[in-house]
Amino acid sequence: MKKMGPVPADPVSTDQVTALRRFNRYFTRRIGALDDHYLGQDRPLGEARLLFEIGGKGASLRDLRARLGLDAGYLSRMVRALQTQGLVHVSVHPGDSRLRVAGLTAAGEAEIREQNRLADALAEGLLGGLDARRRAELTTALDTAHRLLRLAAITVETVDGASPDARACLDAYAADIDARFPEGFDPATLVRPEEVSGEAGAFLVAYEEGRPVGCGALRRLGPRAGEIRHVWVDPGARRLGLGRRLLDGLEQRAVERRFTVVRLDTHAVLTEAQEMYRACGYTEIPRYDDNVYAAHWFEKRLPAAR
Amino acid sequence: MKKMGPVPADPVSTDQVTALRRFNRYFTRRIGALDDHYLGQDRPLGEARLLFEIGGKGASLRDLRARLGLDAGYLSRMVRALQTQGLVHVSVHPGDSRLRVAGLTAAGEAEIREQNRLADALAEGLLGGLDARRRAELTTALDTAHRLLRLAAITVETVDGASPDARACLDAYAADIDARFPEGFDPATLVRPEEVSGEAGAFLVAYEEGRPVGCGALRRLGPRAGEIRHVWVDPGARRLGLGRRLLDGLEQRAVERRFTVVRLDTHAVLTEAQEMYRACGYTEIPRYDDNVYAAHWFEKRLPAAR
DNA sequence: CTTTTCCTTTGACTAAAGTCAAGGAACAGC
DNA sequence: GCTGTTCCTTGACTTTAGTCAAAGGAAAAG
Repeated sequence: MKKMGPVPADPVSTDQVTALRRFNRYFTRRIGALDDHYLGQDRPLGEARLLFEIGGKGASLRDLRARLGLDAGYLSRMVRALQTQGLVHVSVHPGDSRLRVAGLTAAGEAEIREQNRLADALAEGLLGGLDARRRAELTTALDTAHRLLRLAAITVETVDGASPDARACLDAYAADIDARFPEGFDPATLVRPEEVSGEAGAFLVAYEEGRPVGCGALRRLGPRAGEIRHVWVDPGARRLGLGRRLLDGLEQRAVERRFTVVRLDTHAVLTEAQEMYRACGYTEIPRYDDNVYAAHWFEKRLPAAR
Repeated sequence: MKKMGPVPADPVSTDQVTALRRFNRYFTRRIGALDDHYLGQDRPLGEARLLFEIGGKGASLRDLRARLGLDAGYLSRMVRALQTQGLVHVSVHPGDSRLRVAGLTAAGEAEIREQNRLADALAEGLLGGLDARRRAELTTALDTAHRLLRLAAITVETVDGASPDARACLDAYAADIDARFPEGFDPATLVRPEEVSGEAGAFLVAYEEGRPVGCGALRRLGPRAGEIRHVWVDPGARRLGLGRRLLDGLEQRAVERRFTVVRLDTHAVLTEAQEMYRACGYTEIPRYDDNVYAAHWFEKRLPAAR
């Protein structure tokens, strides 16, 4: 086999940087500004944002502080202001009486509805300037941009298999497939943390704005063989190409461990996953394990470590 | 000929509104915020924006006030602040000594350069999260969105042919084609205002954010025939589909005047224009006028007024 | 049953952003 | 040359946004 050349350089072209900045400038000035100014109405922006963030479901002050990045004192006062305006009500958290939960009153909900109506009208007016074909084109372009910007912001990191983020992902994964497998899923068959740490394997978590939204595990099957397991992507982060990123990351970790091959299995119902594996260079092989949930087995030969 | 049905309704779907709002929310939060916060550095945002707006070419305080929408007093003080920091210099306008013109000092320019460097680095970091293929896809999507958002914001209005905006467009048009025609162009052959007003004809100007960026004239050729002339789009607003919008608008005005046909001519070098006319349903006809600049003549039959 | 940590409130600030009105200099139209 | 308008500056505010530290009640850790 021919030795591969160095990985081709992948520099960001200045044209692309310019395009992003140009768009950014235009968009924030024309659209963002509109939104904020018109929507704020006669309410200070901070309050409007807070009201919006509390939203229909309500939220604890602690969450609001984290989400909006506000100072505790500042938030406390703003909530009080909204409260005296009759827009929110505040109560003690049932489980932990240190926390306070804010929720919208009827008046607060009416205000949110009105804000939404205004924003919709604004967006509609903007879109109304285009004919149906162009409008569809714009919508597609915005969706594509949204998807790719999100993907660009997601980072994949190696974490300890016992870390809370890893466990959270595995729990979500287990719940997810328990719902999808006709026979359910027994969480006891998940990898153990020691299987995916150090030289034995690896555990990857994908983070979007600090929140774990995907994971994947690599464990040793033999001296030169690894197994990829539990590749999972949060429903809210699907169709971004994240599964592929996780798979790539796991293969890279496998190469680092001098594995020459990685295998994996999938359940019969996970057809999209099977398609992804095929598209990523995996070929179907005979059963190699006794996983009761598996119906298809794949493997991929890996290049040697550089 | 079969009578045409009513123009199909062209409502904006809620999905499209949602997509725009979703993108807007995501983008302003993730990208816009980044930009502003990081770029402001240790300088208040107002000052940073002002510095940027003054830019390389400098600007009068009056312009700055209009562009940034600031109070006169507020601006005056901010400029003074930048001046004492050695970032801008202020001088009296040569033509009108009521006006003051602000320009960047060397230090001011250095700061702008640094801001640009930071913004570029930020954009580059963001794009770096994607592979080359996806990056190209994102760039295309952003360009498309930018183009369509601009187009959506452009309004086409009927104005008096003698108005300053109309004259400005015609002057720009004349200068434009004077440069493109090998034999030059004599502005005396432009339409006269009385030819394009009232029942005789119409003059349309396209506005982008208040600035005229395109025009088109319709004048009467005979009892049932009109002529379209001077369809022009500012170089900065080309490739948006604006020419077509102007043409549509002029045809609509022609229908309102019960013209059954519109004609137009074009110069040999204006090949894109010829293509547009063909694409819009115009067919080439023999010479119908004695315009010395014309090499191709077109016409289009119009539907009856509703 | 302490000690520590967490969550919120309150008081006391500051900086930024913006508003309003008075007034002076310069210009434009008559 | 007079009058009204435009452009800028200045003084005197207000609101918004945010910071910091002290303190108290509640939960978690030891």
